[in-house]
Amino acid sequence: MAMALRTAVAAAAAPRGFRRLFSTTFTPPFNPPSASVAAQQREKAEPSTNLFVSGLSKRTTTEKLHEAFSQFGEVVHAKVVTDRVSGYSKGFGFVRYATLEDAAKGIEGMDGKFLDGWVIFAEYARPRQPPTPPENNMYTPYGHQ
DNA sequence: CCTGAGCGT
Repeated sequence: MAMALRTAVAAAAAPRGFRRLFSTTFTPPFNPPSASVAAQQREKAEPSTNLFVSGLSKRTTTEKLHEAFSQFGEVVHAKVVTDRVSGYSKGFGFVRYATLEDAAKGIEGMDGKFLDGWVIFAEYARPRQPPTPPENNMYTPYGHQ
């Protein structure tokens, strides 16, 4: 029995609806200004003395952060965020300058620079949640009467 | 020890 092995034609049944998929007039991915409040989280925060520093090396400590940013202004407070359980740095931190001017100089001076072998990014930190909301309850922290 | 976007115990 001679089996004529004919070349199997790769009959790829190509759908005929793909040629107009990209021809359809679609709306450009532009976010309307009437976006929800979720948009402000992605945008850069307004000038503040508080700086958010990311891209830090896991070995960079609070001292090193304070030391590095002190070159461009009066650093009032600096801290590298570390994990509570592991104790290691999360790779980012916060730096607070005395004035907005120093904060601006700190960003211009440290943003995109190297620190411990890593390119760091300095920007204005977002307004954090209100610090320790006082108990508005009937119970006074100074001892109930 | 650290693999890598991010907004703080």
